[in-house]
Amino acid sequence: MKIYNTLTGKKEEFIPFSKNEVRIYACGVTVYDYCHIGHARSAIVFDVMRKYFHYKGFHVTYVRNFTDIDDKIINRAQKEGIPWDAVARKYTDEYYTDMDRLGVGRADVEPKATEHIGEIIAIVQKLIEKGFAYEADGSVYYSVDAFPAYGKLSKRDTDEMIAGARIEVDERKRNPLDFALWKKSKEGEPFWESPWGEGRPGWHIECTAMSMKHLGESFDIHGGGADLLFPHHENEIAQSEAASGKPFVKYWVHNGFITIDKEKMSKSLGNFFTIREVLDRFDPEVVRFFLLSTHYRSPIEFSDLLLQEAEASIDKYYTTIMRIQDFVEKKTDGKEALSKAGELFSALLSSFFIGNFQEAMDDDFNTALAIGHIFELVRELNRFLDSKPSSLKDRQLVLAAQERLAEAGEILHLFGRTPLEWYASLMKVKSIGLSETEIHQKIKERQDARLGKDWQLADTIRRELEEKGIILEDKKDGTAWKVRVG
RNA sequence: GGCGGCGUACCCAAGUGGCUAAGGGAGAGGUCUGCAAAACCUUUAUGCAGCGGUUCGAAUCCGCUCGCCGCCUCCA
Repeated sequence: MKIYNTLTGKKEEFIPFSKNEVRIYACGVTVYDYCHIGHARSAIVFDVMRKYFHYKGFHVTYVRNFTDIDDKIINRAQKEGIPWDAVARKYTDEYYTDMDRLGVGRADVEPKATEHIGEIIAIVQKLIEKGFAYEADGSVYYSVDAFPAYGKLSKRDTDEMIAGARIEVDERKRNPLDFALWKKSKEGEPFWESPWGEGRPGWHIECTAMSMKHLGESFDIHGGGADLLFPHHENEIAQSEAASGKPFVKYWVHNGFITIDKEKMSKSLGNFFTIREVLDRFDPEVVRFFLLSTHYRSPIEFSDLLLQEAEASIDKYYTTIMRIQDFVEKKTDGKEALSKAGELFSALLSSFFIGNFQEAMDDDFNTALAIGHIFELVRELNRFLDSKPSSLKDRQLVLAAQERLAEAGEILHLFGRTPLEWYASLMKVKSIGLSETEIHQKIKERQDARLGKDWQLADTIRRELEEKGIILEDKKDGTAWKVRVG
């Protein structure tokens, strides 16, 4: 497998610290508000990575944290007039609600900053002892000058950064780039006792403390959004390697942003959509598919049009699954041999999964290409079904193809439902003003008209349904319905 | 200003040295159908922002130019 490593700027062969085992830490969220679609991207990308490692036979330990104490949480609490920890609890719950809907699995360990205060204090002390940190007026700062490699991840030169001005002036810092490991608490703020008085942890130190505790001093993969690269991950390296004297992380992995009108989606610009807002209008699988249909490092432009295209793609998939179901219900002609078309398709199928899907995923988790291969197989499968296969072997072949598709879908956590479930969900999302019973009633009426060759009435009924978002498909042995997409 | 990235058809998007430049959406024509829908077939980039260069050979490497974006402050 190859993974792009931000640290080296290259795609590298993945070689874990210990064989067949991969330890991953992904930066989660600060729980002070609802998650937006950018959080969803990050969560889904790492969810797929961990699933794929698992599929490849690795023993995976996946850690994803919650930052549950921070300035933004305190501010939010003041604004809402509730305790800070109630804010953290509330938005942690909401995080799970959103992520569950998107099919993002739980991490193996989901540590919280406030549950690791003891570990954090111990590391800060160690950093002071080793001369990498200093106390000033009840706070503790990391001394960037003490760590010569500072800037190696974000490829920055400390002198240039200082010249770059936009750094807040703080008299207590020895170097403007120094950052807080421990912050003295102000009146009325939450605090924990420490050797330096009452205070709370700085932002970066929690990830050092929690990753070390749950994954060890050195581990394989550390990930997060590209905006965490600096200063967060740079600071984590400085803290962790200074404290342990060992390399911190082997592969740094960063996902790209979601943009709106080409601009990064962000809270401060106000150009963001929360996950729940999007899920009011689109099925969760559509969102997941959309986010995986571009490579994880590239930016994704977010728009309704693109979401609709994703919806159409998924619909194409489930339409094919319906065809398979229809086909399997039919009796075979009892013949053993594979048809001519079956032989061709069989050859394609045997090379599909190993040859294509895995190859795509092995290459830096190229889900976009992997999905492309899925649709190649879908087309070939449809073509085979068009050839009217009928033997026992043909039928087995179709079922084998369906299994392959399901296996690929499982890794991406897509295509896991039945067509009926898909359409039921679409009916909700699109607020179709008809029940299934009503639809069946209309189909029955139309069927009667068709038997009497009353094409006008039949077409009127079909048009009525279509206006309400239901499309009909006449087949030899009945009429199927589906929800119009796009 | 420093660092990094991007620019592939009407739209989205893979491909980063060598077969006919994946896949999805949209459009056009066709097969099928009572008509549709779905599916399939054909079709829409002799060319991958532009200009030079390296090479037997480049969308893919190098240089320059243009355009867009990100990070350098909290941020997935």
